[in-house]
Amino acid sequence: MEGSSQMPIYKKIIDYIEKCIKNGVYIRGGAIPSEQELCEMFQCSRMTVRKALDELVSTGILFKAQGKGAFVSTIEYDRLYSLKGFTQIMKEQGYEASSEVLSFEQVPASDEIARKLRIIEGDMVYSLARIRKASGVALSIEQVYLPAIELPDLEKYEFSTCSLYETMEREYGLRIERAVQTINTVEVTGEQAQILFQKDQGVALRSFSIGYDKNSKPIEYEIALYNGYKYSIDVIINN
Amino acid sequence: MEGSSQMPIYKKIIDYIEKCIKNGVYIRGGAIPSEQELCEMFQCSRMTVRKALDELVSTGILFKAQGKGAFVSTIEYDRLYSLKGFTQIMKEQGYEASSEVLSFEQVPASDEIARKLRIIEGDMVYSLARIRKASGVALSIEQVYLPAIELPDLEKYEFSTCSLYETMEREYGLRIERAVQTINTVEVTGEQAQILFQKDQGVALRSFSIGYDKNSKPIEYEIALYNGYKYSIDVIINN
DNA sequence: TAGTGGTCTAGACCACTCA
DNA sequence: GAGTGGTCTAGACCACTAT
Repeated sequence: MEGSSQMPIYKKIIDYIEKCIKNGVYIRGGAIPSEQELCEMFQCSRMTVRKALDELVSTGILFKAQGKGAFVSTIEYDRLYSLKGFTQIMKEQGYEASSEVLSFEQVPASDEIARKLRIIEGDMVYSLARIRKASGVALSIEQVYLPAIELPDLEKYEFSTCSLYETMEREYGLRIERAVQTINTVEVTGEQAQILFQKDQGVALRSFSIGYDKNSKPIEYEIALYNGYKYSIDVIINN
Repeated sequence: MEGSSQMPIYKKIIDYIEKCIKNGVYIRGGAIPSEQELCEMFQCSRMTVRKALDELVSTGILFKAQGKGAFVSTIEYDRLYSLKGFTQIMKEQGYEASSEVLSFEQVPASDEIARKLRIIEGDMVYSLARIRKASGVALSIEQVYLPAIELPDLEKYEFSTCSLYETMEREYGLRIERAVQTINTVEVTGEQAQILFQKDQGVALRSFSIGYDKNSKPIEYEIALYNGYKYSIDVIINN
């Protein structure tokens, strides 16, 4: 699996420390081995150990105190990864995630979509609309736009059962590294209100989100409406 | 000001690059100088340059492509800093931020507050309730709890005019490095509905947020109600 | 082939914390 | 004073991208 020997040493150290935290070998608020000890454990130089620790500090998993050592952050570990997607979040909370696909088609990008995805108006985008459910209860209506050129033949996948994020990563090597999200409220009526609230109207939580890959290229523009009484948006903010 | 010569070289490099981006010397999507060139510019070793670039990459300001170079992220620069506080956000958008203090007192921590701030139930906390306004229009009601032991004599400040975040940083050296936030919707009635919506009832955007300092210690617990028609919560999510 | 970033070494000196 | 992390050097070899 992971531990292949061509993996850089610093990544092995990161993996090792994360595993120790998950296993409870290193406990929340407790110290991890000193840099010197990690050098000996992994038979490497101090700079290599420090590269690993720097990365764990920047993701919020560890914090350091000069003269004292490095410690496991006391923020709940699971929350440190925010970009999980609906499917994974629901799975972790013990619900069965499912989706009902309302539409899935290629359309030319409108002016708004083209601006968000930084493509030319009229370029083709995949438009995927889904109802997201947890254990059968509708929690959100999600409209996603994806640049067709980045995801050729996407129509062969069936997103009522597949996770969109998993498919993008596995089949296209596209991973959302960073997203910019705006959240507010909006009155909904008609079909949307029926789906979310089983009423003629209601107030939904609305999220606009642009997802970027590692080269800071936009690869996803999403507009989602949530039943904000049944669902919360969790985010972690770094300075 | 900043450029004092005891500042570490890598921080000078970070400052320099950020300034060049702000000034438009390095443009969005464009390359910055190569590592070798930066070594010569700052008369330092490559590892020092790389430490600076690593930090800029991890905050999303730069991205790299092996064999090609390092480039300025195309995400809007201003959005890369999320933890700004109400005062600063409003200032940037050209509104005049003001606050009306509803109450400001020391109280013993309830069970819930104690758990969030990781203190003992009954320990004293400052409780600050404010109405946040932009150009005179009420946008939110904010209730903040702060551990009294970390902020002695906080009552001498006047938070209808002072920024809480600025005061915490300037007077106590406390800076929120990371926050965990949960957002949903809630029905509000009575006084709260009057303040936010000038009606007897409405649906507000509700945010629970815990702010942590660099040692991952909770230093702020905030419950805020927003008029989600007039105000949006902006966040940036990293993976 | 030349230039770029990716990984790594084996030291050095400093500042801080704790006993 | 012993142990910790913070900063830094002057090299090395590799993988990738361009031309």
